[in-house]
Amino acid sequence: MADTDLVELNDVEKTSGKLGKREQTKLANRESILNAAREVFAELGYGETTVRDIIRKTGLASGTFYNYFKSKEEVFEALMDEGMMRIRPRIRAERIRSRTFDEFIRNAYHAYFEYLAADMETFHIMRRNPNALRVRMDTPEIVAGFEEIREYIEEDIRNGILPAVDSEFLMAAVVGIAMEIGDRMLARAKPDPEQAAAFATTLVIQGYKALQPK
Amino acid sequence: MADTDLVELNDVEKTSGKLGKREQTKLANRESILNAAREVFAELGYGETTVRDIIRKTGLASGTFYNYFKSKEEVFEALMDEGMMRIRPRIRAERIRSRTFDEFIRNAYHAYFEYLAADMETFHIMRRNPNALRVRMDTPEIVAGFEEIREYIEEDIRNGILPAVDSEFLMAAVVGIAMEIGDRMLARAKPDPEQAAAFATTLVIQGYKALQPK
Amino acid sequence: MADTDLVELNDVEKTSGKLGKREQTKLANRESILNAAREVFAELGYGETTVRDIIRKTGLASGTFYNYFKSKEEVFEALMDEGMMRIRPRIRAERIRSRTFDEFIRNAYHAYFEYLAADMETFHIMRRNPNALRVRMDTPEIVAGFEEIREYIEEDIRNGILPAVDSEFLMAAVVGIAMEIGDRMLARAKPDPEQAAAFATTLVIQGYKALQPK
Amino acid sequence: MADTDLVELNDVEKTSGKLGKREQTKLANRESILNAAREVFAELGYGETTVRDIIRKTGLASGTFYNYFKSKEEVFEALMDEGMMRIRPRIRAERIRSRTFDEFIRNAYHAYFEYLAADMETFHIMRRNPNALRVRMDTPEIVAGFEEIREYIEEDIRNGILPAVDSEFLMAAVVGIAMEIGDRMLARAKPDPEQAAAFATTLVIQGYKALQPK
DNA sequence: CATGAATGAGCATTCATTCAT
DNA sequence: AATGAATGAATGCTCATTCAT
Repeated sequence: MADTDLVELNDVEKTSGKLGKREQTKLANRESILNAAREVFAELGYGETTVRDIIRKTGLASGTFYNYFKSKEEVFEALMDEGMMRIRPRIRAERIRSRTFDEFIRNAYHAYFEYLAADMETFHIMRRNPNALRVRMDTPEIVAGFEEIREYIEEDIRNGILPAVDSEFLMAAVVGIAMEIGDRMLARAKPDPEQAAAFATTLVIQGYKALQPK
Repeated sequence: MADTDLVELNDVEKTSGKLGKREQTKLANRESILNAAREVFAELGYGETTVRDIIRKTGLASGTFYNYFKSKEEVFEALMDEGMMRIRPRIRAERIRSRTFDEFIRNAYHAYFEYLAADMETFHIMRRNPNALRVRMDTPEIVAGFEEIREYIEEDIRNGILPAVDSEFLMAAVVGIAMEIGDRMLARAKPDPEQAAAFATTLVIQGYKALQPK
Repeated sequence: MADTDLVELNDVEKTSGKLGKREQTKLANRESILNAAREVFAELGYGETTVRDIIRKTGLASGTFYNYFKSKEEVFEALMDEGMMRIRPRIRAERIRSRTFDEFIRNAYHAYFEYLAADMETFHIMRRNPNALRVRMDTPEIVAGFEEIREYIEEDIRNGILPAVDSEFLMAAVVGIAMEIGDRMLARAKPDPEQAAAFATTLVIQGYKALQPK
Repeated sequence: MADTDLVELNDVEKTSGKLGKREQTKLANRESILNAAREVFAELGYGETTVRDIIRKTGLASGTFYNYFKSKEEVFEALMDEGMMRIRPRIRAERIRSRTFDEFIRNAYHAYFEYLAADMETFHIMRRNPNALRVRMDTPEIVAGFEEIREYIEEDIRNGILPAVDSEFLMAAVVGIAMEIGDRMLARAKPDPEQAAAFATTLVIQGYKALQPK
């Protein structure tokens, strides 16, 4: 069992800003389910994973699962959103503090590959499951994450910083490079986010400059 | 005399190159299962697909499936191999007739995106299913296809045509770009392989030139 | 206060020796499956019986079967063991209170045929199913039951009470007589254990005395 | 494959008493199926055996089976009858040439155990399959075989050679001893029919003499 | 709220049997 | 008569989900 460090916390202080026993347990259980799900999805892929696999790993009762999520699909989406919600703000921050597109690409790739190395599992799932139903994978959060990058590109095009290239394709290339290189990086004995970021950055920065306007 | 019974007639036909009715049906059924599988996998993803979904689509009896494939996995692999076996010779051919790396990249992307547009389904599956278990997806044929590209890169590095870059990462980038841009292209109302190939080619060709030797 | 919820009530009951409703149902279901299995095995034989036959007879849902037994084989063995576990202690008791081998044979046959008449079904199965795979039938409990008889024989040989006959064959004869006569007895309108026991006893007691030492 | 020495015999001579090619093949196939069935039943038991198992072993096509037998049950019965048809005449012969009941028992056990050692498989099946459905096992031939022994007993009772014992129980004992001792004999490294027969004979002969008239 | 047994729909697979060749 | 692919009913079993406790 993965996480049995749930429940059994301490006494109540409903007046303070702290959480009561009940609330704490609830959060702990929810987190426990998400952690178990992350591991199982990463191991088996979305389609092959069963709710049973997940609850078995939590040590909770089967019925308890349904107090937190309606279905396997719902946990999966929660997981995807969670991952994206962690990386998006970083990329957005990089966007803000970068003065050129080149700088943004460089900083964003750095942020991404470093995050990837630190939180491998979630991103493995994202990579390997784009599958099943892309539709489902297209969690609002995820679509938004991709679209955000595209918007940055279009913004820079409008500002004359980038040539008027096909922004969707450029975003696709940026993302595709991130994904495949990310996979290979994670497969290596000693993942080196720095190297991966440098590689991807160079490729994109040098590449886009020669692109023909649409 | 006429004691040459039907089975022997079939033998005769076999030597003459023609197929008996039985053999024809068998081939047709096999093809039918593969086609159904292609569609269902594309629609539901590998993990969500059931053998029943596949046979339901063929109209054959459930037992018949097992005369042709031992399991869902086996059909899937047959499909993957088939797809890869169609694209690989084209890419190899491009490699042979190309005199520079740049030319090879350009020609290979052309071949790939054109093929993609013509045989969308199989490649959709390849894109969306790398998932489940990457391991399973790693059909010998597929691994070989990727490795072949990597070998071309290393060959050119040895010949001084390319700087001594990380060949695995470059291959990953080439493949990642192909995949993501391919996906976006297929999602468009009027897929334009020519445009996709031009875009990807420019990106890679301009990009790799600036890469630092390892 | 009344926060002692129902589950804890069950715990309380457990310590008091009583069973909660849940536990009662579980026991009842298990018994129900065993009873159904006993009947079906008796009617169809092991090989011909399907798990579905068994659950159909219980009225439970198909999945419920698997909450109690992993397979048909497992119920079968539970049944065999149960039967043997009922008869063995009786035979052992007879052994203890008998002062001669003759007395033991007489008492044991009495106990056996009486038990047989009272619990026909299980022993019918034992008779008719030894078949299928004798191996499987060779539940530890059953092998032990037979071996126990053989050991009594060898003990008496060592003590000079019996001639040094082939103990395995004598055990086989004792068992074979019990089985076949038992079958015939059960097939009669009014099974008469007393008569069967007298018949078998006479045969064995008179017979073994003339056996040649090995 | 067990028996592929079928077919491909020689030319026709329908005029002679010999069998034509067709007839020979037919007999060979029938025999081949029976042999395969004997082996499979002996290995798996009746219930667990499938028609597929049998035909797989013959090397014939699945459809061919049905030219010879309507079902698994039919082959099984053919096999049982065959076995009984081989042993019955021997026992009947012994009956005829024996002048006393004792002599008959002795000779019959000899014949039986010797036959058993020589044709182990069929009798193993008979022993282990009494199971499935005793009804089905009660092939006319088999019932008749048992009844024949019983009739001999009753005849001797009528002639005052035997006390007026329960003839069914005595037959059951005779048969039970034969079966269980037969099993144990076959399980030994070097089956010794002579020893088994001597053992069984002594037991029965000495035993029945003390039986009380009904 | 947590629990975990009950449920029955659904799945993969095997089987006996048929029938076109 | 032999063949072996097609058939679909039947089997063992798993799963998501519910609900009494």
